[in-house]
Amino acid sequence: MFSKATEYALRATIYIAQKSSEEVKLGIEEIAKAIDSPKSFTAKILQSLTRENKVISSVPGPNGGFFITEKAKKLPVRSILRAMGEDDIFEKCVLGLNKCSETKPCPMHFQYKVIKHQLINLFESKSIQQLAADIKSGNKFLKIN
Amino acid sequence: MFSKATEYALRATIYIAQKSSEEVKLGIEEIAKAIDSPKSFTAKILQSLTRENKVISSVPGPNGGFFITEKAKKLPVRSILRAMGEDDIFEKCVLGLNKCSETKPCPMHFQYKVIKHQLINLFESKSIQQLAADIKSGNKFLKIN
DNA sequence: ATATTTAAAGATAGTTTTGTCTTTATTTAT
DNA sequence: ATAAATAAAGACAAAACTATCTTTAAATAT
Repeated sequence: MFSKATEYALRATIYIAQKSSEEVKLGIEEIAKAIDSPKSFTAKILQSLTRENKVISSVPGPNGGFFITEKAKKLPVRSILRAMGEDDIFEKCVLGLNKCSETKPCPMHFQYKVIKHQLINLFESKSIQQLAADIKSGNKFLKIN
Repeated sequence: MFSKATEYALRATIYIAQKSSEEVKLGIEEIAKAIDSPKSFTAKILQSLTRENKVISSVPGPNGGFFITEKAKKLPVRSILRAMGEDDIFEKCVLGLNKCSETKPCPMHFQYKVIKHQLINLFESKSIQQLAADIKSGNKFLKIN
């Protein structure tokens, strides 16, 4: 469904939301290990998430690292997809028509539309914080051995 | 959602189902124009669909081309995805965990599962023939200018 | 101030996906 | 039989995606 980069972005952000705070920041080494992702590649992705979109934050230097603000924790999971430029998955025609529309639909349009809206609703209604809480509770996982 | 190759496979197969028969075969030129896809790339894809899976059929030579049997028209759209090796989309964890399961789930697992089953059901219940009939009826499209 | 720690940035490389072009094989029509 | 038409196969290339490594910049602790 999503690219590797977006999968890592989702897992990393949820992990950061679960473990970090303004006081406790996480290094890229720890994050990559915790979510089982390639370290340098994940670093690149997290850097992009700290840019304009500001889903996560970072500071260099001793005791520095990545963290997420209380405000950002309340953002919907979809905001991660937006920051990764992969939000358009929910807009695209399932048969790849670039002008598929209500008046000129592909043969899957109306049936797929229903499911598409459920997907949008799922990623829009779940917050980063909620998923982080699921991990904290101990019965949901970001990495499985 | 799907790769370009699979999008072309879906559109091409539906077009072939709508226009061809054992008597009337379609050339790759016509098909690529009708679904607005790169000709040679589409040819490769159609060749793969004529292999073991036999979603579509072909014969070379004068008045040759691609066609689909009455039997194959009744296959679910999902069989095209299977033939393209992209059926696993419906199995994969949305966060990319390779061992995500009911007992060790990712934080999106149970909510995503519901939607995943609807997707499977959609592609399993719709037949190639049905989508071809939609195009024939004139209010659904495989290409929009 | 300086050294240390950490993320940021940049260069590079491998792999996959997408796409094109040329040659070959096969079928049919004559 | 031969020629023509068509798909099949193969070689190649461009772009995107995934990944690694090195250097630089920034922040902090001392």
